[in-house]
This record gives sequence, structure tokens and C-alpha cells, in this order.
Amino acid sequence: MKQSQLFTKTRKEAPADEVSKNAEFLTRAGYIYKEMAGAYAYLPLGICVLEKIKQIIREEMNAVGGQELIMTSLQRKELWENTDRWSDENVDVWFKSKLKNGTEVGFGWSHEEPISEMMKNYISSYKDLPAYVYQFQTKMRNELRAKSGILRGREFVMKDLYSYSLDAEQHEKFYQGVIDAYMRVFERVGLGDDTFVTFASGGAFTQFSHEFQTITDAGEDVIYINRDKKIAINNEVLSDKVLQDLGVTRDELEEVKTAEVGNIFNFGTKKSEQMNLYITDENGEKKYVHLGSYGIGVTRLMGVIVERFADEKGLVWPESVAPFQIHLVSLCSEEADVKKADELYETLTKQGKEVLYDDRIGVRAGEKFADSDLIGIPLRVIISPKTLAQDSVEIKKRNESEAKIIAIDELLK
RNA sequence: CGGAGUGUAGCUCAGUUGGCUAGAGCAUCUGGUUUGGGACCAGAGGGUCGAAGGUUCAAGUCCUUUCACUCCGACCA
Repeated sequence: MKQSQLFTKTRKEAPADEVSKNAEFLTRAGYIYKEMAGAYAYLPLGICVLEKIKQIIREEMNAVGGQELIMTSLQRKELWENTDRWSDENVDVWFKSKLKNGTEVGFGWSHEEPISEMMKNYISSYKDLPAYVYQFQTKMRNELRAKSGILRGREFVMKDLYSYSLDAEQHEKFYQGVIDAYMRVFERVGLGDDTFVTFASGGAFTQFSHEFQTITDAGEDVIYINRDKKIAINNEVLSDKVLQDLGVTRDELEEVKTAEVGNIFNFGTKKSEQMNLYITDENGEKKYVHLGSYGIGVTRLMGVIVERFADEKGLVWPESVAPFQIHLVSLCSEEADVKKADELYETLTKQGKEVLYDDRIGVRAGEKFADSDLIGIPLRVIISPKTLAQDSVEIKKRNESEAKIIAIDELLK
């Protein structure tokens, strides 16, 4: 991608209405645009990162047997009335509207009910189980207060996976598999060391749910961790009994601030009973389906990655989710040099490298460097009259301060 | 939803006890100079001062209402 053609540009000044690091840098670097409080548009660079994250999640979900689909944003009232979750008293984040004929509809803040309702059409025998489906969807939640940039919006992208299992054993095996898959996701996006599987409130269905909490000051949660025993407990469920159940004492735990990047639930058969989702087993008997729900906040995850790695100069992306692998910055202005820079860009691109090529003519070096730091691509390659004099380029990693000169031939290898 | 603060150019902001044609920097456009860490010079375009109503000879400035944004708290399956 030639930077002269890239839609949007960088900004020198921080937006006045953003405080969080993620919103400030993502806005300044041209990844996102705020439409209103808690609702952000994703610009071309932002899409690149989101798609990288989604692809990693997609691979891990497919690896545990998940199949991707996409549900609707508009949802029927009746489905949620069945489980008593339509009323604003029980669910306070609904966006609701009406069809022209007066029929009430909701904008999906979750898809547990609609997807389980749909499953009735496709699950009727024990032979149909297990079934694992997931989607990437824009969730709508009418939060009382949006905050922290893209960490907590009223509209955000979530990956939600749903499991439909024959019995508790089959469910449990998959559930554990998803825990592992989630941790692989967080490792791949660079947050493995900072992310903990955390015991959290489980709602009406089980004693605990599991949250995936990443240590960051930008987070809203407080959890207690024991790094050796790999135990983490959310503040909201911490009690003497829980400590005893988990075999740790209070003074073995460290208090940390975190952001919840994932959450998984076991619904048992409760929801399928409410919704009348059942199968016929080998003996011709009716059995309710075991249901699990597994979420990753995709846009929040992007924000947490920013919070974790950004420095005072701007974004710093891990290679796995960076919008481009290489930022080729040309300081050439003479025709012959420009041609060589163009050729290097072509060659790298042909090699399959993802390259953002700062081909802008007449932009000063300082501005290009500042932009490059702000955008945060992992490897910066500078080509200039100075480097071309020795058939070389200067390379520097975004997260390191040392730059070195290497021959162009060597770079291409 | 409770508390606090802020709305003036695309962005960041200044604008005195109400007073003349509402300003600066950045960004944009033109010309020049410069060319390895957000340069400099000269010029140009760009405004329903968040909105509505009111007070006044006169409102960006005072009053009322309202909308939006931010922060703290509460909430967050």
C-alpha cells in the first residue's frame, strides 16, 4: 500500500475529547474515527488490525470444531421474553425499536437466544450433537456510560461461540478445549503473559464462569492472581469459601487491575429448558441440550493490545496483528532514487510481504519518522540517497532503539 | 442515573467589567526557500461562537431551557 494513496492521515494533536491511550493514538494515527460516545468507525488501517485479530480467533475456533456463521442484528422480542430477558429491569443495555407495523424489535446485545432458537430447526437427534457455531458480530449495548475509548463502547465487535452438547461430559470437554483455544489466541496476539483465566461470577447456572483478564491499568476490573499456581479470582467472587475451594490463601494473592477480554459460560440445560431445545436420544427419550457461550471482545482486545504495547511516540503492534509487516519509508526525491525505492517496494510486495510504502514526495524526514512511530508497524525500513549510496537500507524495529544498515540484497533474503 | 467540567474554523485553543469587521497555532491551497526527527518566509481560503428562547441601544460574553462531549462514582450476564 502506498501511503500517498492511503485513506486518512495522521494528526499531530491529541483529540480533546479522548483521555484513554488507545483512543488517542488510534485516532491520531488514523485507525479509528469517533462517530459519537462509545461508537467508533474503523478506517482502513483499523480494519487491517481487526481482520488480523479476527483471523487468529477464526483459526483457533475452527481448530476446536467451530463453524462460522452470522446472525442478524435485529432480534424478535418473543425470543427474549421466553427467558425473561426482554424487560429493561432484567437487561438494562437494550436498544429497542419498532417496525412500521408497530412490532417491537431489539438490536442484539447478545445472540444466545436467537441462535438457540435457530438451532431448534437443525438439532433434533443425538446424532446432530455436538454442534459448535460462532460469529463475529457488532453488538449493541446501551451502556449508561461509554468510556476508555474502544475498551467499552455502545457498539463493538464480539466473537461469540455457542456449544450444543449431548451431556455434561461432552460439554465439559469442549469447555476445557475452548479455555485452551482462548489462551492460544491471547498468546498469539501478544498478551499471553498478561492474561489470566479467572474465576468469576457464573450467574444462575454455575458457581463460576471463567473470564480472561489481561493486566492493564486501563482496565475496569480488579482481580487477585497467584502467578505460580496460575490461579486468578475476580474481586466480585472473592470470599473465604472460594479461597478455601481453590486452595489458596489471601496473602498468596496479588491484586492487579485488568480488562476482561473474554468470558465463557456454562448454561447447563437451564436455557434449553426455557427455550424448549431438546433432542431425542438412542432410546427415544427427550433430552435437553447442554449449552455453553463463549465470548471474546474483538475491538476491546485491539484496544488492550494498544494499551499494553504503545509507548510515548505512538502505537507498537505485535507482528501478529500489525496492519503491515514493513513500513518502507522513502526519503528519496531524485527521480533515479525514487525509482529504486519503487522497485524495492515492488520486490518486497511480490515476495508476499505486507508493506506500507511511504512514497510521499516533499514530506520532510522528521514528519515521516514521527508518522512511522505513530502508526507502529513492527519493522521500519528507510531508503534514502544516503543508504542508496552503498546499496543499503536502514532497518529498525519499532520496539527497539537500535537501527542498522544492511545491504538491499540482504534485506530481500 | 448522581456529582464535576467543557462546547468558538477540519484539529488544538485564546477571546478582559457585554462594545467597532471574532483571533492564534496546526491542517488545507499558492509561491519561495529547505531536505535524516513533526522546518522557515510571504500570501489565500475557511465561522449559523452547540441549539432554542430571553434581557439589552448592543450578546461569543448575562439569564432560562435544551443537546452533545469528557472525567469521577454507580452499573456492566
